[in-house]
Amino acid sequence: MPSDPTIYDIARRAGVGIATVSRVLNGSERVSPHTRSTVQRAMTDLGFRPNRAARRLAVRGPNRARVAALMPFFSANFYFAVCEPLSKGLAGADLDLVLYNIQNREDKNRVLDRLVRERSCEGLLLCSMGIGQERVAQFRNQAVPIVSVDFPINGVPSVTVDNAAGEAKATRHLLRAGARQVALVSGPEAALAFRQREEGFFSVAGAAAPLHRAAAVNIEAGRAATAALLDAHPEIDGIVTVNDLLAVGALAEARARGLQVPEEVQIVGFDDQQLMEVIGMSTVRQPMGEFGSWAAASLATLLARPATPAATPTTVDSVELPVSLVQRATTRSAQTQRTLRPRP
Amino acid sequence: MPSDPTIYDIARRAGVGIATVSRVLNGSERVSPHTRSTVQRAMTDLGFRPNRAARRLAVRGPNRARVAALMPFFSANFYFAVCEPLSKGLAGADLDLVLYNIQNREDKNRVLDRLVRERSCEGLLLCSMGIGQERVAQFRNQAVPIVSVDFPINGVPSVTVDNAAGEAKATRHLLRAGARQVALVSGPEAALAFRQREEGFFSVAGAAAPLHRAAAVNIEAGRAATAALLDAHPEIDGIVTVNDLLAVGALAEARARGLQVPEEVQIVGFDDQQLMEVIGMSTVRQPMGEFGSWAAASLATLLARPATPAATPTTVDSVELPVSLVQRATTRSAQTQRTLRPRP
DNA sequence: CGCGGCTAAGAAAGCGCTTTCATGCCGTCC
DNA sequence: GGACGGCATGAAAGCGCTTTCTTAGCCGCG
Repeated sequence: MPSDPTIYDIARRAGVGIATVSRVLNGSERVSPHTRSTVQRAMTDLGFRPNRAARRLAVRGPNRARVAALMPFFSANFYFAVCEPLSKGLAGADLDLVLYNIQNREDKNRVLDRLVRERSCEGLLLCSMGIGQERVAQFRNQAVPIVSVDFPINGVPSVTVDNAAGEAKATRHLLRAGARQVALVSGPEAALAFRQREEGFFSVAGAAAPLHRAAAVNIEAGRAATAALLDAHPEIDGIVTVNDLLAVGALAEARARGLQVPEEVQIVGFDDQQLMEVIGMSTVRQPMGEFGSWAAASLATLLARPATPAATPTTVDSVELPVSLVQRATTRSAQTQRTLRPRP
Repeated sequence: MPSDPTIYDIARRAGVGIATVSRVLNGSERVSPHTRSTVQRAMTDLGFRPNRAARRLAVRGPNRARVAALMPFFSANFYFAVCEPLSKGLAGADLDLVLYNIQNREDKNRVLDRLVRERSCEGLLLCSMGIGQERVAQFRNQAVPIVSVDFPINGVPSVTVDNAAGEAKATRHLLRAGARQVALVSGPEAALAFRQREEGFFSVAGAAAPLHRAAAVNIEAGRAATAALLDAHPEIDGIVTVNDLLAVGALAEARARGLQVPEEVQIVGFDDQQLMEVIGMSTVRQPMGEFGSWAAASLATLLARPATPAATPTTVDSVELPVSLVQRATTRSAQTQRTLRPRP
C-alpha cells in the first residue's frame, strides 16, 4: 500500500515547488489565485493530509506533553467524577488529556501497544485496571510515568480506597442493626475493586453468606441479581452491594416484593454517587473526585521538567483515601435494633 | 529562556554521539553499561524530554488524526452521556479523542487559539458552545472540520434538539393538568439551550410568568431558586425547570415546605438523566447518547481520506433529534384535572 | 530602451530524532 | 602472529514540513 502523499507529491502533480504547496497550506497571501487553485486541486485529488509531526517539528511549537487515560466506562458516575477534576487539573499543568474508552482486554492491549509503539504519550493513567510488569517496564524504558487510579499496581503510584474495609464496615453495620442474614450483590468479576469488596463482605458475613454477581453495573442487573438472591434465600434481610446502581436495583426489587425497607430488608450501596442522598440510599462513600485530582497532580509532578539540573528524580507515593459509611433511609441505626416484623 | 535540550545537548554533555543517545533513549542493547549511565545522567541533569514530533517524523508512524473536544463539564450526566458513545465511536474510526474542559470564555479562547496556532487537531468538536465566524474560518482554512453538539453554529453541522418545543410541551402539560400559575427555574445565562428552553416556556406560559435563574446546575441551586420563586409567588403550582438536577432541587424545596407533589405543585425536569425514573421525576427526555454517536460518526466521515482521487468533498448535514415528555410522579395527567387542595 | 521596484515562485537549510552504514578497537583462532 | 569476527560507537542521510533567501519575470518610469 502506498504511503500517504506528501507535499512533494502535491508539488509534482501541480507542477510547482514544495514551498508553494506549503504556502497554499498556510493560507499565505503570496500565491497567485491560479496557482493556488491548481495546488488545492492536487491536494484534494490525492487526499492529502499534512503530516502533523513534520509540521510541529518545522514550526518548533511547544512540545506539550500528552497524558493517555485508559478508562472502562462502565459506571457513568464514577468515571465522570474522576474525569472532571482530572481534566481540570491536567489543563492547569499544561498537559493534554487523551481519553481511551477501554471495554475489554483486547481494547486495552491494542491501545497500550500503540501507545508504546508510537510513543504517543508522555504520561499514562490507568483507571480501574491492572497491567503486567512487562508493560510497566515498557513504559518505564520510555520514561513514561504511569499512575493508577482505583487499582494497585506493583511499582506504580496509585490512589485507592480500602474497598474491603469499606464493605466490611457496611456489612457490620447491617448486622449491628439487627440483620440476621446478609447477602451480597456484586458486579462483573473482572473488576478488582468489586472482588475486594466481596472479600470485605465475607470477612464479616462469613464465607457461607449468599453472593450473586450481577451481569452489569446498572439498575436492571442489580434488580435481577437481588431477585435471584431473594428467591434462593427468602430469609435475607440485609443486602450489601458493591455499587449504588446495583443497590438502587435491589431497592426496586425489594419494594416490588412488598418488603419494607429498612424494616424488613436493609440495603447499602457503594460510591455515594449523585442523587443517592435524594433517594435516601445508605452507602459507602468513596472520594471519587479526589481520585481525579490526585492523578492530575501526580502526573503533573512526574512530568515536570526538573527545574534545576541534577534535581533528584521526582517520585510520587501511593495513597489510600478513606471511605466512610453514610447512613440514610435504607438502613436502620445500630442502636435501634427493632425486631423484625414477621414476613407474610 | 533557553529552548528545550535536544539529543545534541545530551550528546555533547555526555561526550558521545547523538546516535548513542538515541540508542539509550530506545533501550537498544548495543550500548555499554558505562556509556548508558553517562548518557542517562546527562539526560536527567538537563531535564531532557524527547521531542515527540521529531520522533514521530523519523519513525514514520501512522499519522493518526486527533479530535479535540471542547466541553463545559457543568452537568455531569449530560456530558458523560455524550462522551461515552463519542469515545467509543471515535476509537472505532481510529481517531484519538483529546478532551478539553472548558469553564469560561477565556478557557475557550485559550484552547482554540492553541489549537489553530499549533495545528494540534485534525477535527474539532464543540459541545454546548458557540464560536464566531472568524474562528470557523480559521479552522476551515486549515481544513479542520468542525461539528457542534447541542448548539447550532452557522455553517457548522450540528446535532441539536428543539429545546423550545420540548419546554413548551412540558409547560403545556402542566397547564392542561390544571396548573394555574407556572414558573420556570432556569440555569446560568450563558447556555443557549437554557435560553431556548426559557423561550419555549414563555411562549406557553406567557411573558409575565415568573422566572428564576439558578446560580449553578445542581440540586442546591435548584432548591434555592425554587425557594426564591415560592417566596415571591406563593400561588405557583407548577414548576418547569431546564434541567433534572434543578428539578430535584425544586422537589426537595417543595417537600420541605410541606407542599404535596404533584397535588399542590407539579414539577418537570429536562434531560431524563440517570435515576430520574427511580425518583419518579417527570421530565423532557433528550437523546444525549445519540449526540455523542452522531458526533463521532460525522467526524469520522469528514476526516475520512477520499477513497478515490477526485472524490467529491464530503459533507455532513445537521440534524435535530426529537425530544419527548416523560410523565412520572411529579406531574398529574392531563385528563385527571383534580381540583387543587387549598393551601394552608 | 534600460533600469529599479515589485511580486510569484523555487532552492535549500534546517527542526530533532531514528537508523543504516562505516569505523575502529579488541580478542580470538588457526 | 596476522587475519577475522564481534562489538561499541560515530557519521550522515533522511522523515515531511516551514521559512528564509534568491531568482525570474513583469511593470512603469525616465
